[in-house]
Amino acid sequence: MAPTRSAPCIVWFREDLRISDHPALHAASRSGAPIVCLYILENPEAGETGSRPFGSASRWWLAQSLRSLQGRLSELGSQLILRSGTPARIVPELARRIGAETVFWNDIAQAPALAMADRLEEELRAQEIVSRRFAGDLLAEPAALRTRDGRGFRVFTPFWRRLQSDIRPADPLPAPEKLSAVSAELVSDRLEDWGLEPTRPDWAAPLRETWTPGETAAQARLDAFLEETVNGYAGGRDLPGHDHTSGLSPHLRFGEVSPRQIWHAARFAAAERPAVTTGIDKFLSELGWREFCRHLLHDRPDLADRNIDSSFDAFPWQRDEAALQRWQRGQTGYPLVDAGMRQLWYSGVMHNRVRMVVASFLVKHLLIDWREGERWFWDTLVDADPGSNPANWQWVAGCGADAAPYFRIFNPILQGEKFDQDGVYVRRWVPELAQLSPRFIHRPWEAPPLELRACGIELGTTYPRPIVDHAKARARALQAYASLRDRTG
DNA sequence: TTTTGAGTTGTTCGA
DNA sequence: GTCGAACAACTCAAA
Repeated sequence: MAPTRSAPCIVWFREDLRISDHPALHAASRSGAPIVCLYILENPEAGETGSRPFGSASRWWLAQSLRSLQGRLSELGSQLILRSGTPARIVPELARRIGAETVFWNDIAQAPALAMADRLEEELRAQEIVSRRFAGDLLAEPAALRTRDGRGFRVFTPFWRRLQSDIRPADPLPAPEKLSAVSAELVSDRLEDWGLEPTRPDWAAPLRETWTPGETAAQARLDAFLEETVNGYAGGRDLPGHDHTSGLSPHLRFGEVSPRQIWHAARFAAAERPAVTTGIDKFLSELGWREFCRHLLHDRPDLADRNIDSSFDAFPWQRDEAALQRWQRGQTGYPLVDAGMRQLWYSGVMHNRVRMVVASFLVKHLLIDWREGERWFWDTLVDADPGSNPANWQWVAGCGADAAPYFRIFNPILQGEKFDQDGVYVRRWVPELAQLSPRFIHRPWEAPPLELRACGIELGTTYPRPIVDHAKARARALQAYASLRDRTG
């Protein structure tokens, strides 16, 4: 089709803050029309939103990512217009003002986001503006991956096997080389005015130290992972004290890299270096889990609120603000748990293995409702994902899809000794215990008084005694879960 | 339709 | 110290 330079178009950016493998941007740029790039911050107070409002850590990331996208777009000769409010109002209004004939965007495969997009499309149609919608936040559309009886999968393994055998994710699209901008001067909000970043106190300093948001950094991280880190992935990914994970999750969360870019890059790496296949497969199955959780969310928009297994509606959760707060602040007296919670608070992320341990601890040792933990993670994780976060919390609690058996109660001491043998991880995040010998690093309350004193530790003062006794808490949890079974027959 | 085999990540206890 | 069994039954997915 010959490029027509007549009417401009709009590309609405959402959770796809990149320019490569961006189907909407790609199509818009091929149309030859001048492009206005738009990002809309939804305002939860303004009523219904298409997606769950970002937590604090995610808001920080979003600001950096938008800044990075602004840079990328201006290199291409374009710019990013920022607006806040309701997309179904803002997009048509802007389209009218600039005389746009087409609006492009990538859909988000979640019920509220799709509903929001449908409404927008309707509004646009009333103005005789064309909507062009694309898929791209998943490897496979939920509708394309159903069981024989047309339901969504509830068990991971068959889901993943099917996806791998039946679905061939499309090849990633190249980034446009140049974008023709609209000549009109357009009003944009100022990113700083959105208040996405903390000021007083500025708790984001450690985040800045830890992370570089944006598409360029995401690509670099993916490349570095596939070239180097993946070698030790299969064995090392479970060791929180060592750097054997990809660190891609927040980049993926904001669409700075797409799942199919990851998929194809990983496949390519495995083909080139067969020795690394095991690590790649393991890594890809993590991408599979993200996919699985998103599909689950697509089918159950209330995933973060309602037990998938409704018999858990009767679970005897305890309300204990003080205990919840000690868990949040990393003051439970269990070193691995505290290390994880402090890593989260400090860096906006937590090693995957430790996430399971702290989640199990909150739900089973403290008997606190998984939703409390889910909300805390949502607020503090830079990679908080609307699918993975609630789905995994439900999985740990035992009320989720393909859930862990009720008797699987992580022992935070054994988990520490098994996966953080020398205590590297604990020492890094719980510095007041740093001097303890490996023998007691995961059970400081058993250390001889002499050693404690030599290490400058006074239990109950410089570091808390255990908030609960493991054996007692375990017995209590088993009892609570048994009560649930008795009740439901 | 009924049957069959399997299901991310663990812990404890007793031989 | 090591090892296998028990910890429940249920639902899912496919043949």
